[in-house]
Amino acid sequence: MTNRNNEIVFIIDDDIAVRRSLSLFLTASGYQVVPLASAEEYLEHESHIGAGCIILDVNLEGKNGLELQDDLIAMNSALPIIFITGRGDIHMSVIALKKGAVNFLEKPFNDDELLQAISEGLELSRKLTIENEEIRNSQSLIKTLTPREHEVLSLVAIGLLNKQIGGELGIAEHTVKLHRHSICEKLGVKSVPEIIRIADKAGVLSSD
Amino acid sequence: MTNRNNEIVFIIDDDIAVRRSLSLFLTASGYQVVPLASAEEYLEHESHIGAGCIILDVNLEGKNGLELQDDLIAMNSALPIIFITGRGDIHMSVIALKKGAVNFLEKPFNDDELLQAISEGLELSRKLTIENEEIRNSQSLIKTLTPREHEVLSLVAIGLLNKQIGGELGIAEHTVKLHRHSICEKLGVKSVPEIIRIADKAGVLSSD
DNA sequence: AGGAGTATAGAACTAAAGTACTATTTACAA
DNA sequence: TTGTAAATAGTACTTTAGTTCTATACTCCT
Repeated sequence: MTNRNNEIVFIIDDDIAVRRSLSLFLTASGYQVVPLASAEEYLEHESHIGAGCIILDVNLEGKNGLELQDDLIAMNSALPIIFITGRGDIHMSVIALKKGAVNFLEKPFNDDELLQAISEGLELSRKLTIENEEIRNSQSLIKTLTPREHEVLSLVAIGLLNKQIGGELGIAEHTVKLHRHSICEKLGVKSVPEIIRIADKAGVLSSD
Repeated sequence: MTNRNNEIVFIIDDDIAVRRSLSLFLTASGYQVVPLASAEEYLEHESHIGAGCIILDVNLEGKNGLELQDDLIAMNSALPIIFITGRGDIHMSVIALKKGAVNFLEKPFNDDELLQAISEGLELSRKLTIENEEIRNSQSLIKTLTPREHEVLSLVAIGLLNKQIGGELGIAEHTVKLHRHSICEKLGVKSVPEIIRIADKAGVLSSD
């Protein structure tokens, strides 16, 4: 119940009866619902920013549910998936779950199961949304650094002294200080711990 | 293939024929195998340190596979579980997978499926083992700090200056320096970034 | 009662980080 | 060609961090 505004529950099922009943039920339960008939329709619609989740039928005409899941993973979607299916098997559910699906419900499922899954999906989505935004913020800050500043940052992040950084890069300690100054200004911070956290979140040390 | 020594594949199934055939097959495949007939037997046996994984029958006499999984989660086991079952359903597999099982295989499964699952389980186990050890190391270092040192550490970790830390705690800046000195000695580090990483890994800021 | 560990602090010092000012070279774009 | 951004560096200074020495007070354990 933290931040329900802007949160959307997508329903993707080619059976209009299912779409209709789920829409009614979930709307009545207080969710903002978008019913769609196919994976393709969702991919066209795709523009949702913010938290949400997808109730996805496995056996869709055209691109099926598991294929859509692959697409969403490839495009780094932050919307958790709740699979629903009339004809599913264990193997299918395992694949879906291993790829991060929140649940895999067999029709007919009861209302509580679905609500529980949605609640879990939205909770996860909120977490992912926040986390992704923090990472993107850190990365965009890091991107404003010049190549040299980025090098200095890497060495600061592993705990080297200005003198040692200068030695590593073959420049004067004083120049290192200037770079550090720019780094702090661009990142909007004043202390080493803050620098470290931004660098770590952006993956400065791991992506080198 | 990185570090196979010490890695054990536990097989827990009350059907001796299954235990025997899996043991033979997996031993021949180069794994170190420990076959067991029940969850209880495993819990008694339990003493394995290092990487490994568990091939676990769902329908065991006594404590069943899913219950053992709960126990292992509660005791923070680092051994991933590959479920095998003769009579399973989707609901079961979803529960197992959501709790972190590596796979959920229906008998009869083919050899490749099993080998693939084991390989994945061991890979995960190695990662968990390393990660857990790093966290435990950091935490044990943090535990050697006195309460006051811990307070100082928390404030250092958020980037406060010694002067500010002194103000927060109502002590002289000089005393803060002494605490910082002890902290660095006890943690075995010399730079702020190293302090930060140990503190973050041990969860100093989040567990306060 | 004595000793170890913790927490405190002043004084004096060194080292490191940060700031301010000036200044040069290179490169790329308007 | 002129201007801007990046990278460099020297000098001089302030602030912060770290070290050393000494010292007091408290608690807990032997």
